[in-house]
Amino acid sequence: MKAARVPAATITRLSLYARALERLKAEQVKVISSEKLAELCRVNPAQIRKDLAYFVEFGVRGVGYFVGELLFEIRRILGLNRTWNLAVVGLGNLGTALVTHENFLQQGYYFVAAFDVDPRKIGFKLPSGLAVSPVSEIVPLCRERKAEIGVVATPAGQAQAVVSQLAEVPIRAVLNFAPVQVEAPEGVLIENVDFTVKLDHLAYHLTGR
Amino acid sequence: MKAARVPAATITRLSLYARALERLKAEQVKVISSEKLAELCRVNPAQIRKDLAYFVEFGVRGVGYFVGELLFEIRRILGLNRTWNLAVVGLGNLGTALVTHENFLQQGYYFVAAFDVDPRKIGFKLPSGLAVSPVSEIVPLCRERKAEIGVVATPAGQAQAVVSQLAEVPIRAVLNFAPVQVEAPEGVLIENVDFTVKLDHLAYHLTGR
DNA sequence: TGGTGTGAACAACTTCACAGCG
DNA sequence: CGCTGTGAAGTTGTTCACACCA
Repeated sequence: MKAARVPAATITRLSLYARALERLKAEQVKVISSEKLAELCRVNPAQIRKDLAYFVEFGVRGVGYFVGELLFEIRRILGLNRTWNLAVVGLGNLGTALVTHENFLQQGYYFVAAFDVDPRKIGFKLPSGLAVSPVSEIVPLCRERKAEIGVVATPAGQAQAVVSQLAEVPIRAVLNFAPVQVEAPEGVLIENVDFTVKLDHLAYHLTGR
Repeated sequence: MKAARVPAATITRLSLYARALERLKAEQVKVISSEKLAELCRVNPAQIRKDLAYFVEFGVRGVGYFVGELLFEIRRILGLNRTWNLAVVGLGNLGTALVTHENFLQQGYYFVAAFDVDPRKIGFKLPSGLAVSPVSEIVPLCRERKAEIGVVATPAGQAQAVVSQLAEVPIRAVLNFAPVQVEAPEGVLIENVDFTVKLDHLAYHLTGR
């Protein structure tokens, strides 16, 4: 195959495959079949082959995929063969935890700016050494530091305004932790991380009859 | 309609509807049409009517839905007309932020137990007054305090073992923040909150041509 | 032989379009 | 008349099944 429109779900799974392949690589596994990888990622083997077929075509029939090669290729597809600059807005418990969260760094995501409305937090040095700036500085500072992805960890009421600010930078990708459906400005992709919704789902599961 | 199997996506949206309705109720709005609600939640109006039709049937033709009544009903469906006891495992930056996160409380989710492997953290009093216990205490303490939902915020390597422990309690619902696809023990529903995956999606978006 | 690549069948979910009711 | 409730159509994504190749 090749090209065609790629389902969002495929991209999500690609990310899971990459993660599994990293583990396999660390374990010195050289080759893996779609069946084995499917088991690790808890998906259907045909699904993996379909997903990969959108982009690559170097599985070896009768053998499988070369772990290193496949990992490299998936990371290239996702754009993980470089680093990305993040700007976080909102340094409450969650925002602060995110900046400090080492997984981001490991994966090549760097926080280059941090913003809050609370005057008492301005100037505060985060563990990484990054200082908190006022939200009024979002546009100039994000431009100066070349922030590419926004991370919104404000209360729900402020999220929309913050996203609009970020869009002005312009920042074209936002990870939103605020519990609202924010309107995405033209050309901006918003991914919501909404654990209240997930908790509700669990409550429903426990309640459901 | 009534009954039939309800799509998972419907439950997710129900949660969004509830959130929007809460805002509307606070604003004294009494009645809302599927079209208006759809706008707030950024979904299709027919979708809302379909979703609701799985459960209720009291929209008023030519008028819409009564906000208070609909909110009450959705909350009942999701199981939010009561409180839920949570147990968190892993009190790194993220786990600690979650326990302290006020949104949970507002929505009726209470942390009743907290666990970590790090001996230096055991006995530490969280801001809520909750003390950290060793993971070896998961089963007895969760039973004693009637924990119903597990929140896993450990490193990836420990998540599977923790989920198995929780399943033994038995806890039948888990919110997993660890970046792994954990195998769900029989009867346990796992919801993953995976922001690395979402970030990768954003990176892909920014890269894609 | 064994596992990929893929058309075709299938399943799930979404949107349309309109009858019917308040 | 306007908006709900819903069958039917449409769309999207998943799984099967097997030809094909190392």
